Amino acid sequence: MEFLNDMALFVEVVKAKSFRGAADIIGMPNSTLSRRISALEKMIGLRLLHRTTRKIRLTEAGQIYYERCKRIVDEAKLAHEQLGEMLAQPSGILRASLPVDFAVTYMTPLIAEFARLYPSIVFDFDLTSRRIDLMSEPFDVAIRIGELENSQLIARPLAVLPVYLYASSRYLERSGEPAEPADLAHHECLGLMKTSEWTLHDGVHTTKVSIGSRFTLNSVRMICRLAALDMGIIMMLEKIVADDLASGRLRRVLPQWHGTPVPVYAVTETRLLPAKTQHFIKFLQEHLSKV
Amino acid sequence: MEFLNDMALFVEVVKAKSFRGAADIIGMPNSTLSRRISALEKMIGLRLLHRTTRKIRLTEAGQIYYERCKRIVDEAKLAHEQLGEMLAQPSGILRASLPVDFAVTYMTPLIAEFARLYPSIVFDFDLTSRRIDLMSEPFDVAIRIGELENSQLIARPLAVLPVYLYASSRYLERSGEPAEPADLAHHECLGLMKTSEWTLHDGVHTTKVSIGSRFTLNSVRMICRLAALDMGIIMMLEKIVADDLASGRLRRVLPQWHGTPVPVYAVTETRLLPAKTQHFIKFLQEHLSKV
DNA sequence: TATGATTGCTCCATTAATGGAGCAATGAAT
DNA sequence: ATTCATTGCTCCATTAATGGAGCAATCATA
Repeated sequence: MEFLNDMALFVEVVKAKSFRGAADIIGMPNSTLSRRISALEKMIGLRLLHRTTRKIRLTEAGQIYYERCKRIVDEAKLAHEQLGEMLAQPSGILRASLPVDFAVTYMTPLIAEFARLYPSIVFDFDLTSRRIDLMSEPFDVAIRIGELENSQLIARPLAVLPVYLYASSRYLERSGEPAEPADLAHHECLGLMKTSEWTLHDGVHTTKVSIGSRFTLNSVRMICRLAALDMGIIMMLEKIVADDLASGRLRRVLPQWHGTPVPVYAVTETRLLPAKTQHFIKFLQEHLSKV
Repeated sequence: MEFLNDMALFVEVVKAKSFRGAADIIGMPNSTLSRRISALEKMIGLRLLHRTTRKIRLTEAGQIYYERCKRIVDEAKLAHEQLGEMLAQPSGILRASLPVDFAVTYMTPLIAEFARLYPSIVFDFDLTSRRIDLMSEPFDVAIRIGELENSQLIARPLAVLPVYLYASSRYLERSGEPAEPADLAHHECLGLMKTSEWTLHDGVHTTKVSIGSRFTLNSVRMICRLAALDMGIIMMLEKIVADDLASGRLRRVLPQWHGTPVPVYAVTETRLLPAKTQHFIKFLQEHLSKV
């Protein structure tokens, strides 16, 4: 059951009506070709080609075999062309895992635009706050915010987005407006999960502040709501708090300082990606960096 | 264009839903299988299987590819089964080159019987006195009388037939009856082509006699006719002269002596023979030795 | 929760396939 | 008739594929 390749070689030889000719076409030394065809004949137990030193002619068996082989090889080529189209023509279902709040705010308009560009792609998004296991779950791609843990996964950077500090006016009135990063140590700093310190930059200096909070939670949206309800200071991506900022529910704290810009990655389980995934990632790379 | 085999492996893996399982079925170490599938994916540029350490699942591309591959591999198997039938089920055209006089006398009844046994075989016989070049002419088999020259051809012995000396009574009356082999030197000895000596045996002794003749010719039939017309002594296969013997046109000379038995061979260009040829040679082997 | 069996993958000594050069045989052209 | 280019095949040093053992990860079972 290891003769399929030799069938393809046989087809080439018959087409070229010559071993050397076929070898040149395939790009293979004629010695190999000759041996491979002989091996094929030996395995079948029948002579396929009648060879003179100058000519080759199909035997009766060879004639029959050639007809079959040609069909098979052509079909194989077709199958691969079809796969090639999957690489070239984006289509199919794109399954992606997205960080819920980031996706809602930053990605929704991009996804809408992408969907308009590629009408053949159907989408299956899983918006979640957990980092799903790409190895075991059938996602084509996952978007990850922040630095990545080590893994076998392939990560492609999409953008690096700035983060700033925000709080409600009422909170600041009540707890006092921080004048420098160190002041944050005495504030309620609402971080995601169990964040223990924030790193701040002012363009020249970098400083780290230990932070504490009564809340441990994994919802960006809820952190923002808490901040809007005067519960503390948050470090957040710009667009997430755009509405709260516009309505005055939140305003920037330490405006000359900003947090370490957050990298956004597209993570896949393999580099061998269908066109839909490739285009999706490329699109995000091109557009996310501009927002 | 060297991926056909891997397609077959891929089909097995999908069928077995496991690399190790498929490897066992194929009889191949799983390491090889794993590498081959990976190579296939790399060459296509798409992941076909979604692997966990415990399970594999087809990707979208893999699903499509599998459908195609399965058809292709099945067709290939079918093509080989069909060839296998050519090996098992004798049919098709049997092209044979036969020595004309030997064929007429010895082979005709056998051929008739063989044709009855295998109704699917059609025959194309070339009766000739020359030894055709099997390498360049499209014969499945050639029957050769006498020792063979060295060549790349494959020879299978069919029979070893006795030859005796014959002449017409009139010739013997005129030229005298030889009493011992040496007497032949003074007789007209009609050999095929330019035969220069005859070897004779009496069961105990072997002796060689130089012979001469005014005739050089390549027709066994004509030599017999010449002998019947009192032109000399011939050394001939029994059956060829059976009629002449029965009608009294010829009778044995030196009846206690006989020539070196003549081997009969079936010669083919290759050992990879279709069933029709294999059966034909086997049939001749079994029946020619009995005549 | 802990254990054991099983999965697919990786490492590296062994084995098999490869491919360049040379060969005799052939056929076209002189 | 003779030359010369070309054919398919064979030889053997080089290269690539193979396959057994071990690995971490995983799932079923207790």
